[in-house]
Amino acid sequence: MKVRTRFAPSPTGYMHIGGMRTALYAYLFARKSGGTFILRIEDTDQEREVPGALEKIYEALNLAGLHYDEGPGVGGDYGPYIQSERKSMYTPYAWELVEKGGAYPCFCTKERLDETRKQYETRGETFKYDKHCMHIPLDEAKRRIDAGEPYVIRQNVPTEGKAGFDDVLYGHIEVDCSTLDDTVLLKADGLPTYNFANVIDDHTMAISHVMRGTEYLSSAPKYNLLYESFGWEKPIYIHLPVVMKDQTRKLSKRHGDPTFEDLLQEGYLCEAVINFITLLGWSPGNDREFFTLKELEEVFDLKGINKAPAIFDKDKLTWMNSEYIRKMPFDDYLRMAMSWFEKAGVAGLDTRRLAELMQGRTEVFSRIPEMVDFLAQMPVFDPELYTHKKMKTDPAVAKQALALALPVLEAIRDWTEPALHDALMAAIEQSGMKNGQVLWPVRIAISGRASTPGGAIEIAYLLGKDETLRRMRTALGAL
RNA sequence: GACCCCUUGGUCAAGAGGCCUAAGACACCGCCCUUUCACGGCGGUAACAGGGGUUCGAAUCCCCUAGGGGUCGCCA
Repeated sequence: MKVRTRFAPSPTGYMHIGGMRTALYAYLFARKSGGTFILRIEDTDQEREVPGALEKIYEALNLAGLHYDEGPGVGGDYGPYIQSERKSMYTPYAWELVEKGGAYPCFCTKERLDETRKQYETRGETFKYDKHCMHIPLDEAKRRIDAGEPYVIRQNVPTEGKAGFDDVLYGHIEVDCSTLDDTVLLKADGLPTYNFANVIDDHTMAISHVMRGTEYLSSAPKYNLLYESFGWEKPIYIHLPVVMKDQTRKLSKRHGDPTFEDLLQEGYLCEAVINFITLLGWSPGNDREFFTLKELEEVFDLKGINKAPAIFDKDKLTWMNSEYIRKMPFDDYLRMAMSWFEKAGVAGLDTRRLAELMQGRTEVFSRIPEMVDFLAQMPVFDPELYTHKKMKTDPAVAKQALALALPVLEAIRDWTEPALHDALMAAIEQSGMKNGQVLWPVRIAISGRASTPGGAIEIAYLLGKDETLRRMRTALGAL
């Protein structure tokens, strides 16, 4: 069978993590099977149009490297790939279904439905459309439609019997038809609902494997009823578990959780995010954790997908991101870090050296400024920072240490790390103090931070002679 | 509420009846290395939701309970 998968987002203005993962799995499965990956835009809700939303989808997919074989912009034999541009296709199918008995026109107003829905609710019952309009003779219905009366087309679900479908992950799922509602297929505005457009498009686009979130699991039996009414071959279903924020809530932009774009902006590497998201709910079956997209295209297997929802663990993403940063070519790191150096006001220093010191310590790019801003401006700090048990220092020792180091530094002409190192070490050895007893206080005195991207010598080098001495004198004066 | 689905450490997750006195990773803790912090190395804490079956044997199969999730729109 020729594998054809699709990613069918609706343009909301951003790409959420769960959506990206669905896209990823559909893409990987297609690639692994030598099949075709298709992008289809589901924009049949004209009230929810978001300007620029389409571009966001293209951009995210493109950044992630999920290039689609068919879709908006690239074309294909099954276009158009934007549902609003397929508008005229759905109505004939809807009427075909009416002819075949799988659907019927309905004239009930929204108001009447809302009213009855409310009544059901107060009685504590689940609302189900009462098939009121199903009993209208077809020719009468057509007359009313021709007369301009607004109408929708509803699916005609059997009142008894079972409806079911097969899912690759979840197996056979079956429900009583009596629990199913006659949902709207074609809206009064002439556009199809998701339920209908999906079936029509998946069929007319020859989609072989439908991969989507488990939120569609409970409506899948109705889709199959539709396929049966049409007499069409059903696709293979693969429902994917949702991505959660914690045990009880799913990841959602509305609750402040990051979208794919947010993560990139925060300074997460695209490759790291993709790698991480793939492993969120899928396992290669062994220990391996690092994969490029290309590698995933080779090893991806539906069998590794987990049925339970997965919780998005940002700490682990951060760890993975730092691993990716560590492995990236130095020049790439330097280029990316530069804008953050600028933000921190340290672009005037030896940024190449700074980057060397920082690459192994950067977990997320957005955290760079807080790690280096002390280079631009000496922070005020608690003298207690001078105290370090293992280094055997405290403010009193620090005073001695700074007094020792200051003249040594003042005498250095050639302000390089080796020169700083040699001069300082020689002086320390002569004084009989321990390395840490001098170097720790010096580092604190010129950085004001317990943790810095380098030791005293590196920091002094980066600051330059004048600034280092200025900070040393100020610190000594304060003791 | 009804229907459907899910359930291995805090998190991701291996495990498809004996190889499980249950991998690996993140996080956490300790030690080592080190002029700080990190990196790295070594070690540690920590799980088969509960109860019944089936079986010589169950994390793995069945049932029940509990917990969690999803759906119930002219949204997708």
